[in-house]
Amino acid sequence: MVSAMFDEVPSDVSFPSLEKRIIELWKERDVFRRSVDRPAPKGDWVFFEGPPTANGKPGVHHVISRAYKDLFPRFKTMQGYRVGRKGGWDTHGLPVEIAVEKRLGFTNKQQIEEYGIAEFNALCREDVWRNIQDWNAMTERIAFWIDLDDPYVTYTNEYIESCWWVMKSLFDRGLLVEDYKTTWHSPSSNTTLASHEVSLGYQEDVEDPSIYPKFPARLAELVERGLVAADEARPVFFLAWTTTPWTLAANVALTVLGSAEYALVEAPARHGDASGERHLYWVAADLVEQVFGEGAQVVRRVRGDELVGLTYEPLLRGRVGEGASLEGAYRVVADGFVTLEDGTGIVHVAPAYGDLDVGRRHGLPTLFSVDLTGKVMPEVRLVGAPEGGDGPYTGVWFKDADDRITQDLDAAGRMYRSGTIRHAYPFNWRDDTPLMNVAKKSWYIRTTAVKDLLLANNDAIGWHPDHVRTGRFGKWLENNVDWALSRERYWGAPMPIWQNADGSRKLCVGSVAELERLTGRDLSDLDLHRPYVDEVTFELDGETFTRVPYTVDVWFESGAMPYAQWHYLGERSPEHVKEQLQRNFPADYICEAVDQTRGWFYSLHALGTLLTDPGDPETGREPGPLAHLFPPSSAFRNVNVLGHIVDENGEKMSKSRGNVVDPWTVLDAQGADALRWYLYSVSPAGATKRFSAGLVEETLRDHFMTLWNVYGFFVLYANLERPDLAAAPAAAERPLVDRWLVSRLESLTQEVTDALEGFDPTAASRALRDFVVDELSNWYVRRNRRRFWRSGQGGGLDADSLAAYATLYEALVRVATLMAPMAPFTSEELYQNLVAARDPEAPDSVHLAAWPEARAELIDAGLERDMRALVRLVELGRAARAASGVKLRQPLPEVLVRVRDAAELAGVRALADQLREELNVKAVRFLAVEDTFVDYLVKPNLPRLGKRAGRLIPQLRAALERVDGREVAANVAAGRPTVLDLAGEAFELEPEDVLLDPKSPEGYAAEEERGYLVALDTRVTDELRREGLARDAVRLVQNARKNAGLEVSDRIRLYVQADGALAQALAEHGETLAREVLAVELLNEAPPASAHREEGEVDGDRFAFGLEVAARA
RNA sequence: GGGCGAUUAGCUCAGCCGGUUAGAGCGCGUCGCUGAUAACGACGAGGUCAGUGGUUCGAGUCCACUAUCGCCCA
Repeated sequence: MVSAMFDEVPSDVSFPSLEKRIIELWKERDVFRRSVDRPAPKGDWVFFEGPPTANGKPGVHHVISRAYKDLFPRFKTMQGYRVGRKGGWDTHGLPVEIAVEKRLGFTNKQQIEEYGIAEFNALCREDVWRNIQDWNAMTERIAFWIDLDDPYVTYTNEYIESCWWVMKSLFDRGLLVEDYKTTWHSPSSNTTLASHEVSLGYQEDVEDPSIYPKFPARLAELVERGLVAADEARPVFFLAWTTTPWTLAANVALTVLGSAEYALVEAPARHGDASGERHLYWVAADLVEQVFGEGAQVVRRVRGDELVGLTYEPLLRGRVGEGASLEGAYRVVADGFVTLEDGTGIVHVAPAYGDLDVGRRHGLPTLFSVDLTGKVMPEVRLVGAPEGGDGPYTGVWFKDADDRITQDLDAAGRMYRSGTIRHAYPFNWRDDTPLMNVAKKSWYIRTTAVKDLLLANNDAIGWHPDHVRTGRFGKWLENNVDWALSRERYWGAPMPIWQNADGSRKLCVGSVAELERLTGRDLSDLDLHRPYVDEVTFELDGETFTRVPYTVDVWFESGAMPYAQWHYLGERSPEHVKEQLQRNFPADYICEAVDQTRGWFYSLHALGTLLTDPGDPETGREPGPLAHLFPPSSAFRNVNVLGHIVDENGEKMSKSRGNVVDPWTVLDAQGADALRWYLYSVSPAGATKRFSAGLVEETLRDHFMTLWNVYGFFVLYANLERPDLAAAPAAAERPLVDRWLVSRLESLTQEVTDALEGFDPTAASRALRDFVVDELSNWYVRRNRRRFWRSGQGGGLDADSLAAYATLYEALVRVATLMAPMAPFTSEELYQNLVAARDPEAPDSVHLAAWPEARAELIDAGLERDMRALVRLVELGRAARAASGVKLRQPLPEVLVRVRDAAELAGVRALADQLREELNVKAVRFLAVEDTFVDYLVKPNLPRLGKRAGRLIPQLRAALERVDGREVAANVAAGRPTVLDLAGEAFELEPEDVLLDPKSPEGYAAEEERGYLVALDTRVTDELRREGLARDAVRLVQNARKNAGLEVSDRIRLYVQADGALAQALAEHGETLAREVLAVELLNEAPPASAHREEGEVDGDRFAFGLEVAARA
């Protein structure tokens, strides 16, 4: 026996073990490296790896981004691009520090400093690799091809040095500056908290003071402006509202809403005290009742604008900031941030504690009342209290000061009312102490200076989904504020800024070499982290320069990866580094989850924009250091923004909930391809995904097993028949049904290519699935399986069979190739067996194969449309068949078919054999449109008529219900208009204006839908009945073959004994029976004892038979 | 509190420029078919298209508001 054409395909495949075999194959053949190193006719296609941190365990949410990150580089590689895939690891940052702090039991920064920054950072350096083995194993197992042998690592000196270069380039252009910044500060640990730490610590229903302090206005000013009468004797106050009495000593202004109406109100000196003295108050008119209750008397109303510039007496003294004065303090300003929802419409402003921007906008000085450890400063005391010595609140915890200040103001007659309020307020998530909103010195990147450029570059990015461009990301850019860069932390890239003792001179260092020049020291062994870098000082002009104590925002580090991954240091970089950057900027593709919008997406975008900034002569802004190399650009051209993965109940996966899905449970059971495919196809990239292992299993069975079975079917019969595929007719010469599949294959190729070009794996994978399951397996193979089984006649296969083999072979190879970027394992398995093992010229991996181009000349849209119509008719026919109660094995004389138009009629007529066989009928009769055999329901073609008929539609519908369907059908067939009477007016209907739904004719088993009709003639003649009986016999013998354990190719000797009509049927159809069951001999006698024997009944007649193997192939 | 996105069958999802009877797969029930298939086919049960209001001859689709969920920002 000659060797088989293909390796046998086991039906009980285990995908996980198949995948492990393929991983070994790739390793042996070094496929990944070769796919990157081979010549790339289309040039570079650039992918950036967004670096993960390896200190946590990888979860299924990491699998999805890596599945996407793997897909497009593979796709583009097949298309002929070179796609370098440098890996990367994010190693710095607060999550790492927190993990180490937890391990050491630390709750504040002092403990770290006491422990030693060097020792602490050493632990951080180790901690970031804690789960690196898991990451590497997962990465390999899901076939994420990325170079992990030479990744960029953000903690290396080289990487940090490149970050320095970026910062210096910004500093030199005046875009890296120091300024105050409002931060959430934890006084208990004397630290600024990161925003996500703040959100961790928000508590609902916190009870805080709610007080209404009275700021005395100056009567003379009011009189001068005509706001109160000249003879007014009652004192006038601005009534403010606050929940933080401790900030009152830092008050420098009161703010009104210029456009709102304010009222001067006469009310008691103290809320609820009707008997006492009455005072005058300014408050927003809308809030009068809310503040004073019933009975307040409005004396006059003015616009907020009219109060601007008035001054008042402060209530408490605070500390004046360094080098500042009180000039410009204690006046009324107008600002848009004021709301009239609560309070008094007059907002007390303390720039040092949350109102920094307001203070800036109005040129207000800054006062302080509480230090960074939460203690009240000694300067704080009531206005008018005795001077000298420390104030009465000195050293008091700021929250404890609230009550005392409130009481003292009350006693001083400066309080209208006081109470408490419940609201949300942030606390330190570690020790539950309250946070303070404090202005601190901080370094900023002045991104607002290039805001227009940020927006313009954003417009050029291909966002997927698209709405992120104008939505989440676009809105973020429109509201852009300067990027606060500095952090008071330890494990991060240090800011390379050195300053003299009083901070009047600052220097930004752009490289180690530069620092060596400044210090005159050899720093080649210096670890650029704290604390070592902090110890580097130098003298300049007789002054000592020391480094500022900050590290940088880790987003800056990851945003700098396009440059830092190559250790780029500007023009003085070595040539090969410059070339790397030149070839690898900007990225053609990146992919991360949606939470990166303000994270990595922004930092990449902002730095790319700043560095390629062409400059602005008008403002004197100099060009960025890369402007001479690249046009203005973001650092990336296309991005998939992924939705988050939630658990089966729609809840966020988190360690604390214990609902994190371990990817290995799925990888070990269903395999990586099924998991990847599920992630691509379950919902569009941007949608939130509910993860369900059950659905991965469904993906496996539905798509992969079906494909596997088609593949197995092909290999099984090809090995038996050994078709000479090269001798098959050209595609255009094959039978219609083959040309249909070829056409579909080419359309599919176009569809998948378009979807992937549009970064839409969901559409691509769904199109492939539908093709494989619906068209290839459940239509083409099922309809054509007999064409694969022709032997027994000796000699080679006829052209028809060869055409079928070639068509199915091409389909399998094409599907495997198209699936390769998405299901790299299964496609490789098919490719190895179907192509690589047979053809020594072919690439030895599907991932080295060329991406197929759709051959447009083989696409026959008309044929595809006709086949769709035919399938629709088959479905209707099957329904009619089931409704008729006549089983499918029983042939019926005729089916009547009515389609929608002449073109469809011609097309479907050519495919009528398929219909005849599927429905097991002897003849197909097509009804013409004008055929009077059926009556029609007439419906309006609304997309056409809607515009013309408008509000006449309801009448039109009613008229059409009454009309004679046959008559309209006759008009339509003749191309004549039909005239309707609509409330006395004639309305003319063109043939295209109506839709004809055929009604079921009497006496037929019929199904009709949207213009299609299939009606079965169910009269069974004796002759047909005998044919049906013979088919029953065939089925029983086939079952017996299976029961006897025969091979599909075994020839048998068949002994049959039957009674009645069955006997006659077997006599008539003996040849058919023998052919169908591969009987070389059919004997009407009792089987020998050695034969496999069975006995049954067919429609009441006895059927006994036996079979034995006559020949085995 | 603000922004962005989502909400269609028990589950996962389609549904175009507004148009005729809102679909698919899985699951469930009944029946059928089967020498490629771990399948396949037909039928059935299952829908207030989140809710309210509006525009329109006509709204799952467009507009406004509300609710719930997710993410981001406060």
